[in-house]
Amino acid sequence: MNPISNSQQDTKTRIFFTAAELFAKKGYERVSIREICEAVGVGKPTLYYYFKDKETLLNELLQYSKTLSENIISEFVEAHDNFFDRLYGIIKARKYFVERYPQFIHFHLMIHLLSTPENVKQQMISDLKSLLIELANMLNEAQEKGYIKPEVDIDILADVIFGSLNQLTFRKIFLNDSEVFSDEHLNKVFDFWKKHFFNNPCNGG
Amino acid sequence: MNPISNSQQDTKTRIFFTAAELFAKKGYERVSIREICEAVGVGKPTLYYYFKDKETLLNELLQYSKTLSENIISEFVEAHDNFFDRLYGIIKARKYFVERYPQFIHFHLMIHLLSTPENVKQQMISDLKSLLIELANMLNEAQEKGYIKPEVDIDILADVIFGSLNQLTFRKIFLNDSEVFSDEHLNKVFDFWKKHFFNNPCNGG
Amino acid sequence: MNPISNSQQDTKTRIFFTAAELFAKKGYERVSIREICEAVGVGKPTLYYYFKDKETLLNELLQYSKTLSENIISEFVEAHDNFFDRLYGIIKARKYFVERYPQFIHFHLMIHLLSTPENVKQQMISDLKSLLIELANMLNEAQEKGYIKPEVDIDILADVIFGSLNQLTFRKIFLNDSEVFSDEHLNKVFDFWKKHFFNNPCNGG
Amino acid sequence: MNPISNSQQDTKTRIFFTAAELFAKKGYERVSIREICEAVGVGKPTLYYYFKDKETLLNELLQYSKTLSENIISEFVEAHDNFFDRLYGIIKARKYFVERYPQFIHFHLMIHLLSTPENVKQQMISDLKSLLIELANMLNEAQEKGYIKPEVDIDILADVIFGSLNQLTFRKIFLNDSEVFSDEHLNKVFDFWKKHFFNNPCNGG
DNA sequence: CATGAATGAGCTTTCATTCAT
DNA sequence: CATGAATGAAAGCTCATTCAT
Repeated sequence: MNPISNSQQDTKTRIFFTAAELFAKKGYERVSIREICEAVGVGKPTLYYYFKDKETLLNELLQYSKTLSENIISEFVEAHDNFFDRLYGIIKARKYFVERYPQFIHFHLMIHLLSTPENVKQQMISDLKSLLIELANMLNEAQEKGYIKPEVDIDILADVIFGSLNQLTFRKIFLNDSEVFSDEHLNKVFDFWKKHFFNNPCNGG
Repeated sequence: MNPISNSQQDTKTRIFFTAAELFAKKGYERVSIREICEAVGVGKPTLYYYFKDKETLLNELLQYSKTLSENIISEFVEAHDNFFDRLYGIIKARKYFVERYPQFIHFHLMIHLLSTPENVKQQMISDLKSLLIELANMLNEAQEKGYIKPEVDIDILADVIFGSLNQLTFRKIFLNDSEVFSDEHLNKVFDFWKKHFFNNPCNGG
Repeated sequence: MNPISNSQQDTKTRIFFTAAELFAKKGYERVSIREICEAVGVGKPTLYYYFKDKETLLNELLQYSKTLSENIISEFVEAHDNFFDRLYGIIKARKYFVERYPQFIHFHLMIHLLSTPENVKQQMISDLKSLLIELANMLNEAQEKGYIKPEVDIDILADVIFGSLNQLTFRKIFLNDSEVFSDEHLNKVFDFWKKHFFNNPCNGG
Repeated sequence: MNPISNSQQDTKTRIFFTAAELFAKKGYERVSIREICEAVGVGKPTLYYYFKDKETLLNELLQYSKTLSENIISEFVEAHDNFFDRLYGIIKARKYFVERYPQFIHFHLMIHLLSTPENVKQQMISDLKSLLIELANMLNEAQEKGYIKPEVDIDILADVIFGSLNQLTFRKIFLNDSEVFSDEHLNKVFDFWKKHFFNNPCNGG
């Protein structure tokens, strides 16, 4: 906080973010410690002073990305009571995350693709599953309140919603379709969801 | 097949599939040439006799996977005339591919994550886009024939359908949700699509 | 000893003895400064405050071991007048040293094996030689007094006596023959010496 | 053997002996792989082609030195039947070894001093012990045949003989006393042994 | 077609050491 | 007297690749 004395914090943080960027750009394996250090402007032992080894650096990065996404979700989704607001919050949260931290989308995928330590991989899987479950819970509540017809299979609906969001993300990140996260397009998607999946019980219908 | 040229073909094929397996299991970067050669039981120069370098090996693997998926789609989708049969064919094709060649799902993603040569990456992107476009074309035709209400945005529908399919794939491959590609569950998904996105114009709709 | 200056003295002494132990256990080269510091519980600069560098630490250790062994010899040998008492004192001194400071046996050998600064090595050599010479002097005196037959070559006798003592030491330290320094066995050795190398002029024999 | 095709053998052998020399001169730890390679004139991977790692190189060196010393002993000692010839053979064998392979004396000591893998260390210890036992057996036989008085403790005698030999070795190798292995001096030592420890039963004495 | 031998460049990691505080 | 942070140099080792045969 003190702009004078935070030079120590600075170094760790700078390593942290530089590594994140490089990993996202080139893949974990293809980024060497030397490369990170040169980009940060420190010697290799300095990096090892802060991080036990390369894997620890990766793990801390992942932990950080998880915290980030949790914070964003709590801000955009959990702050709302109304079902549609929460649903729209999910879209907004994703937009925010994708535009702000595109590197971390890479991480989440890399974890599964690269030979990551099994425990880290399992952690990621359970995190992802609990996200899906949270969405399903939200939809279940909505179904009880009449937003969703009783005969609809909530698990499949959750997959469809999550899947279409991921599809947008994929197009943005990997296919470079820049406009898929424009407010205009997201509103269209949200309208599509509302029209095809939901009623508005307040409107009697 | 030709029993005479077998032994030579054999070696290349064995290298080919062994590498595919190792790449899928450990990631491209983490598999060394030595490792492949030891698994196959040949010397390193032998591998270099068949493949110019490691990247060429990867490229040939990708080319192979593309051909595979094209063949599967033509078999499962293009063989049908009726819209719903074709749509269900897409599901069946994906099921077939996921269950038969799970390694290649990894490849397709790796291409985007690892520092692949730009031309290869662009090739993959254009392949993917043309797949999406084909789906959109199919849906457009269906809309003209009355399967889809005129006011529906076809691009978004395509994303939702593709996205939910990818979501199943992701759950199967990375989250180990083994039953998502059971016939029963796929039928549920297909019913969900039919109920929420389509009419049957023949039935007076 | 001075209770006031204790804490400062303490740290240096603790570094000193911890290093001695680690060097003896793992060899000079295989012990890192970090290792010593962690074992002592101080930061690296603290060690460098007390010792200019790693080699200085080693040198001080050696100086200390030399002083130790000199003190022990003066206590066990030079305190006696009678030849046999002095000879037996040599055995007792060795026993005391081996059992009390086994690490320092390692040091003395390491000096010769590892690339020690030449001056240190020379110092060690001259120390050792003067030890041998002292023994020879003692034997010479004994010969004059009739303890040893006139025709015996004193240098060779000194080697044999010193050598058999070193052999015991070697077996104890490196071969883990624990009983070679038992009083019983040492007495047998002393008897062997007396019977094979010496007369007792007082007994007229 | 074929001077043309032994270039491959050559490289391994050259690494082998260069490493031996460097280890003896500077100690195992202080010699780097790069150093060995530069001295041999090959790249590092070449060394690793022949030796799995640095420790394997050390182990093979030790195995080699053991074979050497066994061959020498069998040549100088076991070739003789007569006790005194065998005993003198021990001296000659030591002389031969010390003068021909002084490096390997260092090795034998280093094994105990440096943090060598425990199994290697144990191997050395058992090798040494069996050497001592062989000497004791020889002396026991000699005692039965009347070369040694019945009341003499053979184990102690073995220690004294071995110890005086080691003392000579030590003086030669570490104290640079060049003349201790001259034939003249060795004969004096042998005479000392004969006079103080043995009878000649043939002479009735 | 396949092999043993070799290479240059690079890897992750640790060393002994020193700065400013 | 002690600390956290940083450094240049070097360690052991492995990589993808290529000779000659």
